[in-house]
Amino acid sequence: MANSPSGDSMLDRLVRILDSFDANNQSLSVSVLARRADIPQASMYRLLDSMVAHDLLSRDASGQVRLGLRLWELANRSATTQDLRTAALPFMEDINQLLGQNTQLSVLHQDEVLIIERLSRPGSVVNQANVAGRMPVQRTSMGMALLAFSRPEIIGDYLSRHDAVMTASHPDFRAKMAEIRRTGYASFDGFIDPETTGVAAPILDDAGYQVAVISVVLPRQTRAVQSAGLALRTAARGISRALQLGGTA
Amino acid sequence: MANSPSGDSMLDRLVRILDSFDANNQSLSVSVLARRADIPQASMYRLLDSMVAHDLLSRDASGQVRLGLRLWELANRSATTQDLRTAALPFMEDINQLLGQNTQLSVLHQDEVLIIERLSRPGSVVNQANVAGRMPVQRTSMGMALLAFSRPEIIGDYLSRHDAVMTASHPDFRAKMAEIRRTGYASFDGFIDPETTGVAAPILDDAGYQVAVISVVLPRQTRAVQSAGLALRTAARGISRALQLGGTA
DNA sequence: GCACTTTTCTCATTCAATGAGAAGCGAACT
DNA sequence: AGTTCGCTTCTCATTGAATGAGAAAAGTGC
Repeated sequence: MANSPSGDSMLDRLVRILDSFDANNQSLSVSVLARRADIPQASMYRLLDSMVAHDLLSRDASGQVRLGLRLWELANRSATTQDLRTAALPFMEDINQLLGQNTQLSVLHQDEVLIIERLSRPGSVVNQANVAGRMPVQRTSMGMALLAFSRPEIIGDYLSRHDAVMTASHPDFRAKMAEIRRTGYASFDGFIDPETTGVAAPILDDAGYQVAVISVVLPRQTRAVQSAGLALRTAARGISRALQLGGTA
Repeated sequence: MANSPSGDSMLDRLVRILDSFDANNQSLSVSVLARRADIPQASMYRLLDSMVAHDLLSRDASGQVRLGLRLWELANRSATTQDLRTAALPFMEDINQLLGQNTQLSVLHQDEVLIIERLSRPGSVVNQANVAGRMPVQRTSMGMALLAFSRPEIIGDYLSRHDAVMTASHPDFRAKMAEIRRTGYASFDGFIDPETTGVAAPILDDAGYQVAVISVVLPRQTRAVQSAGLALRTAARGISRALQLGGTA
């Protein structure tokens, strides 16, 4: 970066700025944003002005900064996630209605679970998934299902980076993977919340590997889990077909 | 831009690259992208590499470029649209089920209708709205409802830029605006498709101005329009309440 | 092998972008 | 009114991230 000791590129800075916002920090003051993004104040104001001019960020009357609608538009207009969401939404609605619980659609992204869509349900159990939020692979049923139905190279790569944490959570990791593949879904108790059980089934491509998972979080009950697993697998097949991937779970 | 005759900033270029993708061009070759974004080939490759490194773009084995998941994540994680979607989704589902037609959630953005969400319905009438797509204000019921319930300054600003096209579509513009405000919804025949009727009702803030509209596209029938209008207004009130805006349509 | 496209690299050049610090502004307090 | 503080804008000398033409390398199809 010209005349800057930091060596940042413009792109580095831009990403850091966008990364400064999250579900708990939807709007930020300029000084907080500068601090979070590690950008000197004077530079921050300048960069902010040009980002606002492009509507990548917006600023309200009180000076608070938020993401701009144009950014949202550009990022969603041709997003791969859009095709996935469009195909999955009707099935998710079915699950949402039939099981009466929050329903998620997730993918494996940069070694974490990325929530693509979430249908909420009044009265359902507590669920900490947020759209565009991340959760750990080894501590969610979604994550374990995503991993179990991934290509061997992907599993290998993931483990090369996360073997210790995975083994700490799952000393019987290999057996667990095999069981998930056998039953066709993943189900774990008390991961995120001790009173809940997550159930997740993979949406498969025509080679039998996952492209996403559909999941619910249930009150902790043994009997409902198997029927939820079956319903999720059924929905997953429908989604797969709608995506024209020819997957068979 | 250093050593470039174009005078572009990095940000200009970045936005042009993202703007090169749309619903009909979800993936592009590098040379097509360079052409659409008006960036010299050598620069395009370099910029692409750094955008891929940040996962703002991704590249498949055949060299095709798409938007990256990280971009989607950053843009959606704290988006204002997310709150709106979350509040509106249950009501949209109700409308979707009860009226049996595609349902949209839209906002007024840069003098156009921006579709925030769309629930589809098998067997429903043709509908050209895409999520994160744009449609013209003067040729959609959504647009007319958005305008009718906007603050006077916004209406004035819009007209200062679009008076001719609005008058061409609606010689009786003022009367139309008054009628939409009186009935509480907008309904127009044959705008996008001669065989359909759009019906749109505003989601209002506590000052009585729109923050979004919820709409459906119906087969062309006079009787269904009034009941659809009422259902949409009912849904809109629920959404407004869920957003805690205290709106009363 | 040849022709064409795609991709990577070189290199002299450059200007968009930098940040410290000053100046301006507004709000809150005494 | 004066002072303090935080926010915002401006100045200015500086600079290195970024440039693109064109060459070279690599890949693809006939």
